[in-house]
Amino acid sequence: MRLATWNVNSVKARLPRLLDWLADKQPDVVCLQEIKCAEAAFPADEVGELGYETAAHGDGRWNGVAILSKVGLADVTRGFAGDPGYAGEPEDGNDALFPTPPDGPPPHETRAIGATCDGVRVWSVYVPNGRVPDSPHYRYKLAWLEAFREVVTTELPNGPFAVCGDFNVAPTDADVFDPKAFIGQTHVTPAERAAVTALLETGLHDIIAKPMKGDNPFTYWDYRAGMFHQDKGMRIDLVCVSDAIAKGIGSTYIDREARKGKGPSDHAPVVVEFIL
DNA sequence: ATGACCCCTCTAAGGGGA
Repeated sequence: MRLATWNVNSVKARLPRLLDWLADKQPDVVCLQEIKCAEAAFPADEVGELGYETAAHGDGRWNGVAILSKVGLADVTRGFAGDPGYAGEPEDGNDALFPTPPDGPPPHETRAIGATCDGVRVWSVYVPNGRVPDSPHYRYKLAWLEAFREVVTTELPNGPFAVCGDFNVAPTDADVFDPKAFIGQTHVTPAERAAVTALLETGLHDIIAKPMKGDNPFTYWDYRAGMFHQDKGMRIDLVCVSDAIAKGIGSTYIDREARKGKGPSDHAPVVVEFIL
């Protein structure tokens, strides 16, 4: 199976590039993040012409995830039980960790979708950004990661399993261009890294794909200030797989070519191949 | 050259990304 993950930063804005990339790279299963459209607005017909079935989970404006597959798409799960949701900030008049709106439970953002593709259970996730350490958004990020761990522990015994996506965490200092540049910021704090480690310790392997140029396995480069051509990036898009898949991993790459040129996403696709 | 933010929409004196 050729499995890919890509934060496209709007599937509508990226559609021409996405279609060209799918036709060129021919992945079997693709996890997308930040589709930024409602499920009904996803260009399923366009990717369908290339042989892909689509399962999408989106709310229209922010976030949004999808799975595309050429090898079957069964048992689709949108969201997950235990998702803490995010409902507001202290400035809104409530300083509780996850303030509950007066008219109901916190809304669940569209950040996770699961499906079974040719016997492999696959999740596409877009972990909350966190914005600023110790903010409500940051606490939501940590709670979200902890809650998602339950999905993994529940489903991992059932067979080959992969969780792919934008984790918004750089697991180690080797995953950022300059650790000093990130002091005091999210994505690198001990608590965020511990949350990802805890997720992996359920029995997953973080597959670090091969960079196409240089030694840095970065998957994201800020649009601003020429960060990409200076290779000032981060590795925050992860492919985490169960033992059975890890044993069968073959070629892997981070497609930095897809970050070049006119109108790219700020993230590059990550591609791994494996046999079971 | 990969070349110096870009996505969304309540089209901004905006929100969010990481």
